[in-house]
Amino acid sequence: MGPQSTDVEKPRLAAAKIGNDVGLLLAKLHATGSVLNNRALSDYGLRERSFSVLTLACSGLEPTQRELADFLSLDPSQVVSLVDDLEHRGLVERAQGKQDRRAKIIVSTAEGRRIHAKARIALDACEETQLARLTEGENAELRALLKKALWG
Amino acid sequence: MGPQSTDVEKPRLAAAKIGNDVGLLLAKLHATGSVLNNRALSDYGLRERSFSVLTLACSGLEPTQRELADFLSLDPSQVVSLVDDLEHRGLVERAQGKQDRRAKIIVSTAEGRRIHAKARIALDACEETQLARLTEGENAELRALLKKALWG
DNA sequence: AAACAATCGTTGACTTTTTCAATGATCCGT
DNA sequence: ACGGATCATTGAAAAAGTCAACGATTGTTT
Repeated sequence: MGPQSTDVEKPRLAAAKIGNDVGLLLAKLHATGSVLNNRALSDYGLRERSFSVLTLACSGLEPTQRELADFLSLDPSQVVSLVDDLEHRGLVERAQGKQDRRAKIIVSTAEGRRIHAKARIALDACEETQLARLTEGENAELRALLKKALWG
Repeated sequence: MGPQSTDVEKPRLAAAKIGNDVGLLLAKLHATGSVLNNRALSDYGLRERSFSVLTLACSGLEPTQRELADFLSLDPSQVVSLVDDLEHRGLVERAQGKQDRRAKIIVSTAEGRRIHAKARIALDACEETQLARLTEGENAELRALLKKALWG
């Protein structure tokens, strides 16, 4: 994710027309957030992605690996690695699919839920830091717009 | 960038609490946009990043490579590669820094500006596609919020 | 019901990207 | 003028992403 510089002041180049590019804005905000998130999650042996997998495993939605891959925009083989890691550490388990026996459902263990709860708190603090320049309302508005852009 | 699936319907997993994570929302929207952008830019031999560099070279701001690295959240060595490529194709040139002779200023050539103008049009079409679910006002609001979150 | 194509998770190879330390040239503060 | 810092660059190492193939299973077609 490039150099870990959590920008603190508006750079000169932000004046360029490219400063309006949605792609660039998304990349930049995502990059700065990732640095914060991964730093905070490292206390729990997690990274952004393994945390996402763990969260969904804890959600009660009983996601299959395929669903995780689609939802997280990952290659199925990457999900294998992430789940392998979490499983070896006893945070999640692979369960056989109910209607489809090819699929594996990822469910959390009690320990997984314990870790997740703690990590979630740390993560929320990161988001607050990342969006510190926005008001409460703007924060909610941003999330709503992102969700609408993705899913309508 | 994972699999190139431009999500078309709301996935089941979006219901999870993680569907509110700013980090995940940014990653997903950025991922889907990147697929579109890179596909469109390939017609001009560009990718998202080389396009960003080219855009800033065309901006008149006379950015140094260090500024490009900071602004684009890249390692300086990655900027070297990007500029090398653009320079070999005659789209930009390295000029000696004015106050600082260590620095190299990246400026566009006439050909670079020609290519950039075309690519920009294609890119704008991509953004429109990417944010098709938003109204004109929401689109502007999203950009404003992203910029505010980054630079206040 | 038998054959067929498609999908799921997994593996392994391959490419690309990222990260990092080292270097020469240049700048800045003392 | 000296010493420490910064710039662009190189090259090596680590991480992430891409992709094709496979066995097992599913759904579909005949």
